[in-house]
Amino acid sequence: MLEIAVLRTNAESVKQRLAVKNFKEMNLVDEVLAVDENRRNIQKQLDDNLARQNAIAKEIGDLFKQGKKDEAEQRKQETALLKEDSKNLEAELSKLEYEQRDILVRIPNLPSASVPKGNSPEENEVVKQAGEIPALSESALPHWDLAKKYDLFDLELGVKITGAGFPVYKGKGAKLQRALISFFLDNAIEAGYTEVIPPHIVNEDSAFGTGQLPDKEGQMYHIGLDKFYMIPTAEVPVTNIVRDEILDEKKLPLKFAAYSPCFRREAGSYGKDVRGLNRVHQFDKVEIVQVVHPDRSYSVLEEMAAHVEGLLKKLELPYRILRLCGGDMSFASALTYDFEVYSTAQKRWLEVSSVSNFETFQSNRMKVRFRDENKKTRLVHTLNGSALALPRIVASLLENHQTENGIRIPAALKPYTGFDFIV
RNA sequence: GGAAAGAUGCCGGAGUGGUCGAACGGGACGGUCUCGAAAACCGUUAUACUCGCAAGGGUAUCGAGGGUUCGAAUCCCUCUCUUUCCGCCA
Repeated sequence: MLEIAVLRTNAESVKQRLAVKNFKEMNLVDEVLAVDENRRNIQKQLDDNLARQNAIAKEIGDLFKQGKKDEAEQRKQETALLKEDSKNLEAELSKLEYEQRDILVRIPNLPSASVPKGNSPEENEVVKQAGEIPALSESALPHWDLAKKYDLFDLELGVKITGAGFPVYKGKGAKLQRALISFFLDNAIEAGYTEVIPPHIVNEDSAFGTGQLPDKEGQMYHIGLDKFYMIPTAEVPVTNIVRDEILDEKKLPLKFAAYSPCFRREAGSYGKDVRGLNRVHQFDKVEIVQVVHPDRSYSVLEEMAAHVEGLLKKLELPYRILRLCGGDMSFASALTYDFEVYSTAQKRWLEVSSVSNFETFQSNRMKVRFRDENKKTRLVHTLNGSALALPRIVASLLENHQTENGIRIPAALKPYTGFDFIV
C-alpha cells in the first residue's frame, strides 16, 4: 500500500512511475486524493465537535462539584445536538476511511528507477547468464521420465491421495528434498540469517499484510471455517513477525530464513508448462526475508541476489538473472530479480527464485516502523527472496546432471544426501 | 470439550463514573557528580489521525467492537485471546 502522503505531494510523478508498470486504472490516484481531502475535512469537523463536547462535559463536572445542580442540568441539553452531529460525522468518516483504504490497496507499488519498461516476460532485462549448459545426448530425458526411471516421485499417486499437482516423493527423491532444504537453510544461517519455523496457516491480517489479500485471494487455499489461509510462501508468516512493531534501529537489519511447504491453487496453464514438477500446488521452499533501514534496502537486495546466485553455483546449474520489466513485476514489488535455471531436456528456462525489494509497500500495510535518530517513527523496507524453491531446482538438477551412470549429485550437496549418484 | 479467573503504557502493577494518557516501582535514555564506572540526585520516556510555516493546538486509543451517560480504563452487551484446574492426546 502506497503512503497517502506520497500521493498527496507527488501525484504526477506517481502516475508516471505507475505507467512503467502498465497500470491501467490511473484514475484511482485522483479518486483516492479526492476521498482523502474529503476525509480530512470531515475529520476536522468531528474533532472540533468532540472538543466542544469535552469542554461542556468538563464544565458540567465543575458545576456539580460547586453544587450548582440546576445550571448543570441546563447545560446538559446543549450537547444533544452536538452528539447527533458527531454520530453522523463519525459514520461519514469511517465510510471515507474505508473507501480510501479500499482504493489505496488497489494501486500497485511504484517501480524503482532502474526498472525497464515493458509488458511481457520477453522484455525482462537479462542481467547475467552463467554456468555451463551441458551438451546432453539425444536420449536425454526430461525430469518426469527420469523420476519414473529412478522412482523419485509419483504424481499419479498424489492424484489419488489429493489431486493433480501434489507430488509424492519417494526413496532418493524424498531424501533429495530433505537434503536440499537442509543445504539451503545451512547456507542461509551461514550468511547471518536466523532460522524460523513459522505456522503454515495464517489469519486474514497476515495475508493482508504482505499483500496476498485482497488481490491474490484466489491463489491461496482458504480454510473458510476458521478464516485461515494456507501459506503460498513463508514470506507471509515470516514478514508478519514484525507486523505492528516499532523496531529498534540498532537491531536492523532483521534477517530471517524459513523452510516451509508452499500451497498454491493457481489455475495453471496446459501441457509442457505444468508437466512434472514445473508447476505444482504444493512444494517446498526456503525463503529469506530482511527487514532493513530504508537507506540500505537496495544494497541489501544485491546482497540477497548474490546469496541466491551462490546457491545456484554450488549446485552447478546453468542460470541467468533477470531484472523484471514493469509489466512483469508483482503488484507489491519495487524491483525484482528473477533467477532461472536452464532445463536442458526441456530446452527452456525455469524460474526458481524471485528476489524483491518492497520498499515501504508492505511495511505501510503492516505498520512496521523503526525509531530514527530524531526519535521519529519511520517505515522500514522489507525484502524477500526464494533461496530456493525446490521443484524446478530438482527438475533442473535431474536433467542437467544425468549421465549414463545415473544422476550425479553436486559435490556441495553430497554431505546432505549421503550419496553421490542416483542409480 | 467442561470449570474458573483475567486482559491497563517497554515491563511489573494501581486505579471501579469527572481535573486519568493514566499513581507507584522497574527498565531505557539524557544530565549532575566521577579520571572512568557504580551509587545517588534531577529530568525525559506511547501511537495514530488532524490543524499549523513553526512554536504549539485538537481528536482518538487502558484486548476488539457496540451500548448507557453531560462525562467511561471504571457500568452493560457481544466477540477474541491468555492463564489455571479437569478431560483428551502426538
